[in-house]
Amino acid sequence: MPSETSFGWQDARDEALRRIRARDWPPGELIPNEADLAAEWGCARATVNRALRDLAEAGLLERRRKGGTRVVLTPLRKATLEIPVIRQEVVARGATHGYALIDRAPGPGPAEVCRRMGLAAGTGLLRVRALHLSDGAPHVYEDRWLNPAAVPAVLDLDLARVDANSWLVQNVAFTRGDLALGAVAADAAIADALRCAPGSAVFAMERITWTADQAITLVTQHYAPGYRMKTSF
Amino acid sequence: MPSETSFGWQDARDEALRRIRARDWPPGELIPNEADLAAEWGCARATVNRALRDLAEAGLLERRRKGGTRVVLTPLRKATLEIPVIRQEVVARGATHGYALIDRAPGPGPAEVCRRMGLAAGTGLLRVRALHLSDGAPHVYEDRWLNPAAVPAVLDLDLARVDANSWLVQNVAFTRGDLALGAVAADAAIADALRCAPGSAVFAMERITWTADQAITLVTQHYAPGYRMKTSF
DNA sequence: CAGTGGTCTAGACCACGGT
DNA sequence: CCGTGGTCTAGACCACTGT
Repeated sequence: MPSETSFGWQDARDEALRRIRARDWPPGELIPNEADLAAEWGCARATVNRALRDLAEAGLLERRRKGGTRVVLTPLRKATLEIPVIRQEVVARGATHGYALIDRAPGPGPAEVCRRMGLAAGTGLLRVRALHLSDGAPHVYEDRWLNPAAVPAVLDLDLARVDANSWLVQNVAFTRGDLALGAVAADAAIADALRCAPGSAVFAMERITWTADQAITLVTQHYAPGYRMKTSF
Repeated sequence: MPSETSFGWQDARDEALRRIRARDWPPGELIPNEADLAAEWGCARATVNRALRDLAEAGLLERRRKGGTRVVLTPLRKATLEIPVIRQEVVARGATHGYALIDRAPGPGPAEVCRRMGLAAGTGLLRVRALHLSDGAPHVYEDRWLNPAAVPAVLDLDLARVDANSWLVQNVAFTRGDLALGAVAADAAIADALRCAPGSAVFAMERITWTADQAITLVTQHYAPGYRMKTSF
């Protein structure tokens, strides 16, 4: 007789996925409600809920109270990018990580930087430029603006010995961030730091991190030519 | 008297988050088990479970059976990238989307392409190069390899009228993909298509999409200079 | 072995939002 | 109004794994 283990939420998710892919539940169409599926699959409604919620988070279903659940027309794919802490990323690859402070300069921030950070123009900031090395070779050139109003301790930090990236991650609790990825041509400073030709195509990642209301830092990290950021979806 | 509504899973998550940020639960330390927290917060264990599972998925907690739950040392931040369907992305910005087929050529795939797609060297593929326009201006130059063995219908597709991107999304059920982001210097073909200077720094996104076992397509999309891909975390 | 998280259940109440 | 998903509960069994 059926000594099957129970129909778990992953089974429910897989079966729903199968029906979506098989066009058994066509794009844009309503699917049966949770109670009916629970009855059909011989499990509790909570189990169906967990499964369908998972698919909804993955972007395959749209769920609305009273409106029911329907298959999304064009499944928008989402990929999860892990934002690397450079040092960890390098070490994880089995390479040795090096760090060199290039420049540290307190002073008023440029208007554009202050605006992006939600600060009054001319607010006093700390600019830090540094280079990360991987097995001795230039890996990432980092141009950072720090907001001392949000993190006073950075003014006393020995940035020649500790990289801001690692220190912030372990000592400042930020709540959210904005991220932008792009490509830029290496200017003199970048080319000099990364030891590449001026004008080289460089992958750049810009981040602004915030506490509840204050910007902590705006940083742009320029990766040595050829770098590729990889993930799956 | 306490007419408070019940202590829901989001309340539990917020309180746990507060304790983590306040170093009330220090990095690396074990936190109380679910049963204890449920008792303390006056809710069911399932509610605590939902809250802590959420924080674990966010990368703030590590949970192991019997091992308990501990605060992650260096909260690895994750950002979710939405992989754009170019046409939709353009239209969503309120711009008009244009599409032009540049080249369509069946033939054996280069060794490197076949290798990346997990195919035997020299497998017959279909190469399609196309340009997406935003309000008439070059936006994305797309260089694509399609595997007819996985999607025979592409051979009969009128790629001059339909862009492969949109068609695939709506007609092929893929299961997973690999993604790589980087910067490249525009070669002649790219510069010509995007109407930029050769050597310009161009943001490139490469994707390989798979069904259960077969590669469907390998595509590299080159964005016009200045493009930034944005998200939050 | 024993403690912890992972999951399922049956039932209940509620919030939202089409009709 | 009333159907649907969102969530909570109390209890139970199980899977994994540290000790």
